[in-house]
Amino acid sequence: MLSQAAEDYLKSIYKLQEKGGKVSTGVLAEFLNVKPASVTGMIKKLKSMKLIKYERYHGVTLTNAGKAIALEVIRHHRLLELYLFKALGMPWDGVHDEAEKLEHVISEEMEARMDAYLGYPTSDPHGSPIPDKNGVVPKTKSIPMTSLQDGQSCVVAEVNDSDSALLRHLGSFNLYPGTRFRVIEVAPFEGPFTIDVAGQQAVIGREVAKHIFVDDIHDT
Amino acid sequence: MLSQAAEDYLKSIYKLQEKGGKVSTGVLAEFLNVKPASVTGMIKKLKSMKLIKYERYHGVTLTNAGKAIALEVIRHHRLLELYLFKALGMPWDGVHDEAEKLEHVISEEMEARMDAYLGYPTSDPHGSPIPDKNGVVPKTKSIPMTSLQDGQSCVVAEVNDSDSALLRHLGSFNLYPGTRFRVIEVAPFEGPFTIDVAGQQAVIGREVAKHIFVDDIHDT
DNA sequence: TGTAAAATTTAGTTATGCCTAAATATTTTT
DNA sequence: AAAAATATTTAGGCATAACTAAATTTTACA
Repeated sequence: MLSQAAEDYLKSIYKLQEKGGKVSTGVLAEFLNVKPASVTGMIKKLKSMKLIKYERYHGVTLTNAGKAIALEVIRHHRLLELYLFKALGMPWDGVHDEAEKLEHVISEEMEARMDAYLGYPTSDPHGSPIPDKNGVVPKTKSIPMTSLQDGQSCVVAEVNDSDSALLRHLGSFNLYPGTRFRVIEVAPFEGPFTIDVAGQQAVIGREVAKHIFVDDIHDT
Repeated sequence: MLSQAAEDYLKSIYKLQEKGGKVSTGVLAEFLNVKPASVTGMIKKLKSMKLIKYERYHGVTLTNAGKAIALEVIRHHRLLELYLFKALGMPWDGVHDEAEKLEHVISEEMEARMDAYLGYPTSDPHGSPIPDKNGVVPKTKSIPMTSLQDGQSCVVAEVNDSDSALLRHLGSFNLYPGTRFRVIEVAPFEGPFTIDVAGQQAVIGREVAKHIFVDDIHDT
């Protein structure tokens, strides 16, 4: 069995690989909150297990075996988030931390039972896609909120799940996946977004908007 | 935060303390499937944390602080067993292993939510008492099945949860906590028990009977 | 193109928690 | 009460996974 630390590395490599090409030692170290020297050590171990491809000074890539494990861990995480949210009524800003610990521990049996209970869902409470049991990730086509223009209307597709304070902030505006809103104004010089959510105005700063992804965009 | 290993030691010391006085290095080692020398090391650590009292060659005792942690872990375990059984429909012979891993990982929030979902239960699927959130253990007054006589009727109160093959065996006779049965005959010379469970006869060997505890005994 | 800056790796350390083998203390037996 | 058997501890090792400090490699720019 793989250690929790190793699983976290694979998961992180997968995520970093998704949203931008090369996964360097330094980027991984920052993402995982460890020192670069520690990353070098784990990288060697994962390479010896043929879970990643790696050349000194040139970053890492997952092998198929490594990707399969990464997706399995991500599947656990997102199923757990949704399960804790729906079955136990945990708040959407609390499920991430709990899932982060449980994801390494649950059996395939428990995974399957949660999946069935939830009706084989395809996204978690933050809108992130849940890989199926064969590691197939549902396709999504959302774009960052930061690329919206004045007058555009859209639906929240996905928000970053790891910052609970941010999630509570969004919750205070009722901005959940599935919520439609309209951009009233984008302030110039990288300014904030003024939006209308169900008749209520809200001001969303750039830094917050970066963590929100939207789809189903219409000009009004 | 305490390590999982340390939590397991405290839990084991509590259990061994319950069912018989002195908890020696060797007994603990056997129970935990580690070597006595390893136990000595952990014992020193737990003593330095004031979770146990200890004198070389004279066994260990939990301090109040240590007992509180042991009961917390046991509470997690038994709540989880019942939750997995009731909410996810896991078989009663499968919940122990899953709970064994999850017990060290769940938050107090999750504990509280499972407790509420289950209606503040006092025993798990194997009949073991669930300590309440203040560490108070519901009193039980069951006796070993091995002390029953011919013709006595009783109700299954508790069975050992850690051997899944044994649990499946008992399940095949419908012997669950709450099930009433009557002793038809106790074979002499430490022989097996022939019992009647809801009109069906079953033969239960001594070794199995040792793991079954009963109450509400009537002579018939 | 050479040098400075940045990134990465190597080397050596620490802590946890297990192990075996050997030494020592305690208990039991004769 | 001494010898034998048993239990426990000490000493030394191993694997994991982090760390710091120093050395090395790559990249960037003047």
